[in-house]
Amino acid sequence: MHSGSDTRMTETGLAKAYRPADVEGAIYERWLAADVFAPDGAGSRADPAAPPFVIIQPPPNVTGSLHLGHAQRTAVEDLMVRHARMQRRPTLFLPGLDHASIAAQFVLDRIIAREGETRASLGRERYLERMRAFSDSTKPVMLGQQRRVGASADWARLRFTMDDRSARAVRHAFVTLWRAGLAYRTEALVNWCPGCRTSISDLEVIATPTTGTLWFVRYHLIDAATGLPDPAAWVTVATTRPETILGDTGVAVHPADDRYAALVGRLVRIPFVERDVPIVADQSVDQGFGTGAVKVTPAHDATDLETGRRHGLASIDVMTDEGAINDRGDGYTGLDRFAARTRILEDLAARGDLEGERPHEMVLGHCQRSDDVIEPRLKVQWFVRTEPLAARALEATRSGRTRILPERFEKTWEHWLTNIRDWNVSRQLWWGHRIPAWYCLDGHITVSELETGPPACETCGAAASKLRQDSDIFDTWFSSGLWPFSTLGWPDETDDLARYYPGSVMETGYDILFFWVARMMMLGLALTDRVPFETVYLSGLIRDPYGKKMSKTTGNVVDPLEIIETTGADALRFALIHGATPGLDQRFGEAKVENARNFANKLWNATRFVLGARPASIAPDAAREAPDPVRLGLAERWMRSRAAATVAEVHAAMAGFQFAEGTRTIYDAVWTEFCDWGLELAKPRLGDASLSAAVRAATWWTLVEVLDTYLRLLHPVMPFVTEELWGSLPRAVTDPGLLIVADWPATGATDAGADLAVGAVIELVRGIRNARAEAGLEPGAWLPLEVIVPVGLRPALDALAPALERLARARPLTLTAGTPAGGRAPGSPARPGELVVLAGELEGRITTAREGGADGDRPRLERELAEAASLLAAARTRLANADFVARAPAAVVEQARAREAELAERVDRLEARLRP
RNA sequence: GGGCGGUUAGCUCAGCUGGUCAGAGCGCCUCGUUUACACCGAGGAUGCCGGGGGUUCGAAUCCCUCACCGCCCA
Repeated sequence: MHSGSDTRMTETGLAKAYRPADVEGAIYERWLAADVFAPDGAGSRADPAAPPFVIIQPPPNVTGSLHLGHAQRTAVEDLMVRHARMQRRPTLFLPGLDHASIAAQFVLDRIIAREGETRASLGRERYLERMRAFSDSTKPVMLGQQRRVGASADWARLRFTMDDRSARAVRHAFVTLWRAGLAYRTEALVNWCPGCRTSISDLEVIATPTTGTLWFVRYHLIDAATGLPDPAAWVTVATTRPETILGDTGVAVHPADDRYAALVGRLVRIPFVERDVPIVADQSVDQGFGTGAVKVTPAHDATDLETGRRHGLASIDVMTDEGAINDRGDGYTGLDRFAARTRILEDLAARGDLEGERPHEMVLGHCQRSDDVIEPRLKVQWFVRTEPLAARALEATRSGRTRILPERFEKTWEHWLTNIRDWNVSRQLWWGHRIPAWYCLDGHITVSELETGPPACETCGAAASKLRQDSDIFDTWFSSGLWPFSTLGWPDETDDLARYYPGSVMETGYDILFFWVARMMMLGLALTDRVPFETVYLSGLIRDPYGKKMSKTTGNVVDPLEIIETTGADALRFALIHGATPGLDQRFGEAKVENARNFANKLWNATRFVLGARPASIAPDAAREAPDPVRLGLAERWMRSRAAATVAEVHAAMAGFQFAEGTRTIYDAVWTEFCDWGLELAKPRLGDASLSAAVRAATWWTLVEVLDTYLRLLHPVMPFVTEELWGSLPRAVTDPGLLIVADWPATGATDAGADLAVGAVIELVRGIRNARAEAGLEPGAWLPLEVIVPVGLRPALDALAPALERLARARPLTLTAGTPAGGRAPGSPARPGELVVLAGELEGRITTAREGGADGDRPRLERELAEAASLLAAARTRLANADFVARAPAAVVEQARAREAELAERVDRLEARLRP
């Protein structure tokens, strides 16, 4: 790989093979030095009158290094950004990092655990110090990774969700919501994760279908006379969580349930805690569940809380934050919830009150982060009222002010936002924005925007010194929800906010549509009264070659840097973009990157050839010239025509967010058209001394122009190699010094005449190569070729003869008029040893040296005849259908007729040729 | 239980608003060192486009239905 021949510079100044590692770093430095990333940078060529293009980058978590998914996001975002920049729109790509409170604490907890420390042993201040040090150590790593991928972000505007300006935005947002009645503090059941020791939002609870156990427990009825439990009379309740018995404050039955009608109003005694609680009748009870009588634990179950409230039952929390039984659980205090469950079951059995058990299918909530079983617990916490916010978010997408791509996600969006519940934003964590709410001794709430807190209680005027700030922090997604505008200076009316808000595109994974996109939309509308972005573009996830999700525990995570170092950032970007279908996951493997690397190398070598083929009449440092139109040959016209068509297709693809499709279009144009045919057609002209210097110059300038166009088109996908190569091409005086700020190609006209003529020659060459290969002729041998040409194509064939000669290895080459008047008629009998090739309107005759060569050619021609005949039959059947002719569009029928004629002629000629 | 997606060549996948759409990459077979590239070039093979119905002059493409795989929400 690092052999001498690879690194040897040729006269063109380019090495024989592209070595990304040699150029990527330097190119990135040049971009930085030129100050072209920022919309208002010194090197920007943005047109101030053009509409700005803005992507606020989804901030990756500071928890560690970036993975392939991040690389893909960055690649797609950067693609859009570079495209817009080349269109001279003021383009802002604002980078950032997220503090990710729960994820970060999860990671840090494990790190300090190895040192024998815990959150508690360090304490809040020292723990936060550790966290700041930790994030300070990961930040540069992550930013470095983004640069290596080639992100053309405005680093001067880099933001962190925990920086001072974000903190201020968070406080202002919360005060605003509070004043508007959109934030409130209340006691409610929250999802409690004993492992993380915090509440989490509904979204962070993973519902897992589980086979649990339903236990049947006897609660003895209280004898009204004695006030004591009756050993012989009981109600049997069914439960999947026996440990919550300790918190039971009632038993509920359905009002229409005859079995229990007589018992309603009676008391039962809860075992162990020896509490007497009433039997109540409640509509919510499912008579078919268990025995039809259910225990009511308002502090640990959502349904029970409602039931309890309706009947005035007490709520007794029997658990600690760590998930153990607290001091309300007589005799079980200190036991972990699962240990307590076992003990309670044993004890129930011992006292004869465990009636039975059976397997039970149920859905259990697990913590997304720690996988612990979630415990519903009654807590006083802050909530955001989502209903009015969701309504506005829905209106925004319904009216099209923001559109979601792919469109089908709007359905999921609708469903979630219409069934949304209030958002619990309190987290009992340390790393994050502390809730700016203060409480006086009387329990009055004062919410303040001031960093130092309110001067006094808003309600009773209690002095600041008597106020206590809420110890909780906000859910990370609360600060993330402000990201589209907090990054631009909000709540201040900054120039950036005025100019770059709302953003153009929010690119992110479909997996955080609710977590993040919905929150940004809700908060954006509530706080800025505008949608935060025009388009939501949802990417799929990157999976391993076997379709598995990449994760550290599975060990199938790929470090983007590894790929960049071995095959280059461009190859990585190309592979990621080329393989991405919006909203669909993609499997990612080495083969894809290799193909992309090969493509970069192809581009490199094509450029190397072009540079090396510069005619002597053009000085090495000559300024760029447009090819002289009057000296263009068909090959040149064809290349320009194909480039124009490619530009149009890529424009369309970009407009429709079809980045993979656009990338494939360029790939084919460069490799299959420009390299395989364009350069080959140009070679004989460049080296033909009989042509004038002006003609050869026109050919060369054409190559430069077309290559230039393709480099521009490809730049958003493969920024490094295109920048490097573009810099080696002669530059027009109007061009900037760097491709990154050069103009995006404009559409041009295609050239039907050139397309037809060159297309015909290509088809003929292919046919000849095929025939030669099938006949087993030596590939390198020069053989005489006669081409029978219809009058219309004659000038084109005359012009392309040198190329045809070279590509078909034909010598001598003679052109014969395709009419009986001159030369041989098409389809006339072959001479001995002749191979006949039919290609559209052209017919080639290859003279082979061997005896009986014509017979050897028979099987191929017979196969071709059979094929053509069958296609012809199909075409005729179609045209014979009166309905088709009557109802299909005229153009389609016309096309079908032309095809029929073409096939008929081909069949005639093949038959004539085969006739003995 | 509700919703969404996938099912196209051996593998990974394109195919956007129905009419040369049956494609690409990798892999495979046969050749090849013609002055850009072996990270290459030339040629080749392989597909009841998941099954079944329907709409239409015409369906891989639209509708219904079934099957299997996956995701999301309850």
